[in-house]
Order: sequence, then C-alpha cells, then structure tokens
Amino acid sequence: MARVGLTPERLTQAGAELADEVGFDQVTVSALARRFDVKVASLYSHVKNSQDLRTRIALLALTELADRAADALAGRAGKEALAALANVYRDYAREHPGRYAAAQLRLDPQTAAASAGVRHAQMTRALLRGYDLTEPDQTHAVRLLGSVFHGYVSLEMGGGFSHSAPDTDDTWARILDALDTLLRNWPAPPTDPRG
Amino acid sequence: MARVGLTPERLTQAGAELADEVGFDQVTVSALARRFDVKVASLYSHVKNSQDLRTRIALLALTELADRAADALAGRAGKEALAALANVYRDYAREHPGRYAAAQLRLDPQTAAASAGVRHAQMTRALLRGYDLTEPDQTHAVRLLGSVFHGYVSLEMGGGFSHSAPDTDDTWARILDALDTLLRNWPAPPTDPRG
DNA sequence: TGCACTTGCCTAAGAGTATTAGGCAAATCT
DNA sequence: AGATTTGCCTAATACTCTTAGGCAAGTGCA
Repeated sequence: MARVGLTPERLTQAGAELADEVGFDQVTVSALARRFDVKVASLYSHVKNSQDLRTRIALLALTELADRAADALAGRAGKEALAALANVYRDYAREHPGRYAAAQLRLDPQTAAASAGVRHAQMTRALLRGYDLTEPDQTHAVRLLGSVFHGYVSLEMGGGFSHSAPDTDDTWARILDALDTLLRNWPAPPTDPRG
Repeated sequence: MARVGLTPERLTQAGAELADEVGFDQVTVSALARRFDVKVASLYSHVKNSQDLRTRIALLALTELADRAADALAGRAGKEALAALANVYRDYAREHPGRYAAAQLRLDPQTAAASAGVRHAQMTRALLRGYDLTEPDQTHAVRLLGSVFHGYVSLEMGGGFSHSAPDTDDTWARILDALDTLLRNWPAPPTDPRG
C-alpha cells in the first residue's frame, strides 16, 4: 500500500509517453495503471475518466508543440521562419507520434478556446507578417499552411508516401519552396468564383 | 431464430452507415449486432474480428471515394479538374464523415497495395497531366495536393477553422486558385536545399 | 507526542466489448 | 426424405471503464 505519488500531471505525462509507444488510441486507463503498478480504480482520484485523461494528453501535446513553434520562430523571418515552423510539426510528429495524434483530438469549444491551439494560429499569423498579405488573404493563407503541414505530416506518418520513388525529404523541401513562392505571389481573387 | 441474412458485404455497408452516424471509432461489433438485432457472436461467422470489420469499412470508403473521383475527373482538365477532384474529397467527408475517417485507417502494406488507395494517386497524376510537370516534380505535386486536400478537410471537419471570420468556402476557393497558379508556375529547385 | 482529519490507494461490484467453442435448427443438396 | 452445410444461438473467458465504500499512510493541530 505504499503511496506511489500519483498526480494528474504525472498521469498525463506518462500517458503521453505511453501514447508515443503504443499509439494514442491504445492509451487506456488500465494500461496506465499497469505502468504505475497500481490498481485501475486508483487513477480515478486524479483523473475524471478516460476522456479526461485523453484530453489532458491532447492539451499537453498542443502546449509542447506551441512552445517548440515559438522557439523556432524566434529571430527568424520569411522563408527561414516558414521552414522552421513547418519542421517543428514534422519533427514533433516523428519524435512523438502518439502525442501528435493526441493533438488532433477533437476538443469541445471551451476547452479548445482555452488551449494552446490558439497560439498555433497566432504564430502562423506572425510568420505571415514576413509576407505581404492583408485580411482576408492572411486567414486564407493561415488555413492553407495549417492544411499542408498537417496533411503532409499525417499522410507521411500514415505511410501514404512510402511506396513511391522520390525521398519524402526532397518532397518536403520542394513543398516549402513552393509555399514560399506562393506566399510571395499570392493570386488575387478570380472573377468567376468556384467553377 | 429466423435467419437475418448476414453477409460480410451487408455488415460492411451497415458498419459504414453506423460510422457516419456515430463516428468511426464508435463502430463496434456489438453496436453492429444490435443494429441487425442479432447476438454479437453471430457476426464472427462473417467477419474475422473487429479489426477486419474496420478494414472492410475502410476499403469500402476508399473505393467509393475513388469512384467519385474518377467520375468527377471524366471530361475535365486543368483547373476545372483540380476543383472537381478537390471537391470530391471535401463533399465526401461532409456527407460521410465516418467513412472518411475510415479511409484514413492505417492499412498493412499488402492490403493497402491491393486497395483503391492506389487509384487515388493515379487519378491525381492524371489530373496533373493538364499541367506541365515532369518527374520528380510530378510526384512532389501529387503529394502536395494530397496533403492540402486531406489536411484542409481534416481540419475543417475537426472544427479547426470554426472560430475565425472568413467563410471556409471562400478559403477553399482561394486555395484552389492558389494551387492552380502554383502548378502552372512550379518553381525550380533552389540552389541551397532545406535552409 | 498523540489524536483527528484528509487523502491515496485498495477491494468489490456492475456494465460493456471482444472473442472462442460448441450446439441446434433452418436452408440446401441429392 | 435424409444428409449435409450453414447461420445464428448459448455459454464462457477476458479485458476495459466506472462507481462506491474501506483502511491505512500522511498531515495538521493541540
């Protein structure tokens, strides 16, 4: 009956490690209890339920990711900043696949609004200040960058690119070039919308 | 003890409907049995296990999606084809969120190779024939388009764009413009790779 | 230092899901 | 019709989630 010293923080941290090892959807209250060599019910004093645990892991991941992003953007601008931010996402997903998956968890609006998720959008906006975009184009660009970063990382991790020939690092570099070019020459709205 | 007429196909179909209603990760052998008013164990004559069921749903979704894509591309080229293909993904995800999530399921290499997933890549390549890209740039572009389509749809469905001002339809249209412009002016590789 | 109180982990118990083994009856074949 | 196959069933095991209530280890105060 020795006390192990469980806290919500330690559980969240261990849950994140577990996620990276076995996948976020394999993160279970039972598995976490095993990891602490403790009975399952004991966790319920620290975490409301399974959902709560997963949400905490997601928030941890979002915060870590935002911290890394802030770090990477510091002192950089233009294409350098673009590449730095992009690589933060890709590298984080590679180092911490479970956490990255957790960061994709759908949060309820209030939780999402209070999360580090908003910092991500702000940082992408900050990065775009190095390009010449005004609203609403800036928001469009924010969404495009988010889509490319998330989409690429997600497909690459899922093995979607594994069969084909060119190295994914090459593709990644070329995509960043392309985005840089695109942002420097952002096309004006067309006359005939959405053909 | 009346026979209900279960088959792998009917189970897969019903599983897909269930996924759209309650989410792909809520698709459970038990829930499916309830839907057919049948005992859980009965499903195991038709489906190997829960994993097998999910895989079948994923393959169904990939096929449906590829069929729609082929249909949309028929007789179109250039930007029109680009928009048509892009809208196939977005519309499918909206109409069938559970199926779309299923299509993201990680398949083992052999299953993936035999799936309709390869058709998707082929169709994106076909679309790119309307632009002036040679290998390996074509593959880079295939990956970029896949990333944008999947990333955007995924973030939009996850509510990632819900707070901000411009309509997501506007952003979508502008992103398609931007991609079209980009593909028509695909930048050459830079002298200094990956800064 | 001793005692009351709080807190942390425990046992117990109930519900849901996944999976296997073996049985009986309905459909199918000859 | 009788034999065979097939489809759904009951039964049983194991694992996960969750709540309720208990006891002992730690904490605070006299």
